Amino acid sequence: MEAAEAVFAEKGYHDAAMDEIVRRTSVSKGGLYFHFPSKERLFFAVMDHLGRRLVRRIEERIARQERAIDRLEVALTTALELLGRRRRLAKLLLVQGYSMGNAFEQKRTEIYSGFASLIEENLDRAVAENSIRPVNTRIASYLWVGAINEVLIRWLYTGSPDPVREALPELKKILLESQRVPQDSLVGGEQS
Amino acid sequence: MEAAEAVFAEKGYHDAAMDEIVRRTSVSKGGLYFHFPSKERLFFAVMDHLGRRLVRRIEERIARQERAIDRLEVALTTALELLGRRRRLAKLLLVQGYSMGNAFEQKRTEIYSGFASLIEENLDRAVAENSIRPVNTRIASYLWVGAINEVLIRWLYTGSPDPVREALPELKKILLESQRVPQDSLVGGEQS
Amino acid sequence: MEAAEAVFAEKGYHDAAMDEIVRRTSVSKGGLYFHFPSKERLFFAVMDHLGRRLVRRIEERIARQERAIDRLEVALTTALELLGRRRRLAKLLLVQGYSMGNAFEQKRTEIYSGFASLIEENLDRAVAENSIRPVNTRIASYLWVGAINEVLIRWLYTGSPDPVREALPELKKILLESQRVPQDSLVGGEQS
Amino acid sequence: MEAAEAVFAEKGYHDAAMDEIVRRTSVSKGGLYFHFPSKERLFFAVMDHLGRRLVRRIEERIARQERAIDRLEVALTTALELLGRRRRLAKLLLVQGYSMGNAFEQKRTEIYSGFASLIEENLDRAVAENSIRPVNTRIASYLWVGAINEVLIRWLYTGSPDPVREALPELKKILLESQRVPQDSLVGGEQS
DNA sequence: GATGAATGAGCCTTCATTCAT
DNA sequence: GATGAATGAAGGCTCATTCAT
Repeated sequence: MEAAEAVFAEKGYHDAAMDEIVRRTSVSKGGLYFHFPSKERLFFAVMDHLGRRLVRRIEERIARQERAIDRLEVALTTALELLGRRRRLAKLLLVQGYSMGNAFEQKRTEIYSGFASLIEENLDRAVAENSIRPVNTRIASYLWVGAINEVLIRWLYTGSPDPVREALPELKKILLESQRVPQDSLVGGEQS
Repeated sequence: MEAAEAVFAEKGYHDAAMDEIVRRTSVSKGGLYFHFPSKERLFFAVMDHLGRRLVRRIEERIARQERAIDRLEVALTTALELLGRRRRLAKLLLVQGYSMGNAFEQKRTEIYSGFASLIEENLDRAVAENSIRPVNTRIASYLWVGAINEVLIRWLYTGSPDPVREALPELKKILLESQRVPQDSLVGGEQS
Repeated sequence: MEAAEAVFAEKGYHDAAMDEIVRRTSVSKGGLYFHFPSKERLFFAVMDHLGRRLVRRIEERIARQERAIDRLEVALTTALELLGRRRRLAKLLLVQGYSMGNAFEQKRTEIYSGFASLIEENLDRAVAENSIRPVNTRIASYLWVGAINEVLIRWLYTGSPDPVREALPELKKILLESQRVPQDSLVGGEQS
Repeated sequence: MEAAEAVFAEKGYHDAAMDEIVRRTSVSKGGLYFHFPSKERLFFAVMDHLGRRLVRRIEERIARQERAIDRLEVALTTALELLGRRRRLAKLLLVQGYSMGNAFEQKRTEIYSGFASLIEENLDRAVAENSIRPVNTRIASYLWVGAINEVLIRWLYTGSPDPVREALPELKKILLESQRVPQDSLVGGEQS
C-alpha cells in the first residue's frame, strides 16, 4: 500500500525500513515484495504516483485558462499552493533521498546560503544602484540558487544543457536583463 | 585526507563506505576517526570545505567589478563555469546525499520533467501568442522548476519564506511579469 | 510435470525455486502442491522416476546375456553410456543435492584430487616396480576414491559395512591383490 | 574459528546458519566475516583444512613403506581407519553439501541401491558360475557403484575422462577381468 | 481441483563505530 | 596518536507453503 509514502517522507529513503513500512500496513513483508520487487522500486512507484498526481492537478486547473500566460501563472500558483499545503508531499517530491535527520538538511541550507547571501547582497546593491527593479532580494536569491542548481543537475544527469554555452545566456536574460530598469533617458542623475 | 571527497562524489553519502575512504588513504580507520568523530562529520567537513572554496573564488572574481549588476553577472558566469568544469565538485555540492547509483537520479529527472514539460509547453505557447519575449523555453522551464524547488526546500527546512504569501508574488514578478512583451500600443487590433 | 527435472538438474536442489519450476510449467503453484506435498517430495519423485528408469534400461539390455559375467559387463557399459550421453540425467542422479553453482563442485574436485593424486602416484610407482599390472593409473585412482567414498557413505548412512573390518579386506582384495603381477618364478632374482 | 566445522558437519552446508556458527564461538558475526568474506568461503576453508590434514596424515604413514604396493595398502587402510573413526570428519568430507536431514540421505541410498542390487545379484551369479573369484559381493557392488559414480562426476565437472572411451576399458579391466577365475584348463565341468 | 496472492520466519551480509594494543 | 581486528544491531530479501476464492 502506498502508505509507504508516509515512512519515506518521514525518514527519507535510506532510513526508511521495509520492516516499518510493513508494520504500518496490513500487508506482510512477502506481500509487499510480491507487488514491488525491491525497496527501490517501491520508492519509485510512490514517487511516480505522487509526481503524476501533482502534474494532473495542475493541468486540471490550467485547463480553464485561455491564454498561455495565464496558464503559467496558474501553474505556478497551484504548484506552490499544493506543495505548500502538504509538507509531506513536498518533502517526498523535493528532497527524496535525503536523510540523516536534520543535520543534513541544515548543512545543505548552510552551504547554499553562502552562495545565496552573495547573490542577495549584490541584488540589494543593484537595486540600490537602480540597475534592476526592486524585488524581494532574499527570495530572488533563492530563485537564482534554485535555477543554477537545477540547470546543473540536469547537465550532470543528462549531459545537457551545457552550463556555460547554453544555460548561461538564458539565465542572464531572465535573471538579469529582463530585470533591468529601463535606462532609456540617460539624462539627469539617477533616482537613487 | 579530503580525498574522501572522491568517494562521496562517486557513490553518494550512503553508499560511500568508510572502509573505502580509508583504503584510498594512507590513514588508518582509527586515524580517520581520530580527526572526524563520525562519517557525518567527515562528510560535512568535505562539503564545508568545497562550498566555502567555491564562494571564495566567486568573490575574488566579483571583486574586480564596479557595478553590482556586473558582479551578479560575473557571479552567475563563474558559478556555471566552475561547476560545469568539475563534474565531481558539482555532484558533491548539488546532489550530495542522493545515491542509489543512477536509477535514483534518472527517476528524479523523470519526475521533474513531467512538471518541466508542462511549463515548457506553455512558455512556447506564450511566446507564440506574443505574450512573453522569446527565450529558450526548455532552459527557462528548468529555471522555473529549480526556482520553485529551492523556494519550497527552504520553506521545508527553515519555515520561510511562506510559499504562497511570500514566494509566489516574487516568482510571478521575475518569471512572468518581467518577461512580458510590452503591449504599449493597445490601440486597435486584437491580440486574439 | 516432471520438467521440474530440468530445474533441479540445472540449479541443484536448494537453488531450485518452486517458483521457477512452476514458471516452466502450465501448472499453477497450488496445482503443483496438490500433486506433491512439498519440494522435497517432488524432488524425490523425480529422482525415483529417473533412477528406476535407468535401472530398467540396464536390466533390459542385460537380459539378453546368458552368463553373469557378460551381464556385468553390459551393465557397466550401459550405465556409462546412458549417463555419459545425458549430462542432465547424470548431474541429477549423481550430484543431486549439491549446489552453490560451480564453486562447490570445483572445491569437491580439488579436495578429492589431493587424495587421488597420492594414489595415482603410488600406482605409477607400483607399475614401475612391476608389482601390479599396468593400468591407466589416473582412472584407477578415481576408481579407488569412488570406491572408498561410496563404502564410507554407506556406512555413514546405514551403519554398515564397517569400514575397517568389513570393507577394507574386500577393497584390498579387489583393488590390490587381484591387480598383482603373478610373481610365479620366485626363484633367483631380487624384487629389490 | 574452525569449530564451524561442527555446525557444517551436523547440518550440512545449507542448513548451517552463520548465526549458529557464531553462537558457538567467542567471535562475533562481524569478526567471522572479517576473516571469511562469505559463508561459502568459510565452508571451503574448513574443507580445505580437513582435506589437507587427512592427506598429510596418510602421507606420514605411507612414508615408512618401501614398496609402492605396500604404500597403497597403507593408504587404503589409513583412509578407512581415519574416516571410519571420525564420523563428523567423514560426513563433512564426503557428503559436504547434502542436507535435508536424513530424508535425503535415505533417498540417495535407496536410489543407488537399485543399481547396486543389480550388480550384486550378478556378481553372486558370476561367482556361482565360477566366472569370478569369490568376494563379498555386497561390498563389491558398492565399489562398483562408487567407482562409476566418481568417474562420472569427474567427467561432469572437468570433462574428462570420457566415460565410454576412456573410463570404461579401465573399469572393465579392474572390476571384471582381473577378477576372473583363470580358466586355463577348460576341461571338465564347473566346480559350481 | 486449480489459482496465485499472501505469509513470515529466517538468512546472509553490511558497516559505522569502538578499543585493546 | 595510530592501528585494524572486532563488534553487533539492523536491513533487504528469499522462498516453501498456505488458503480464500
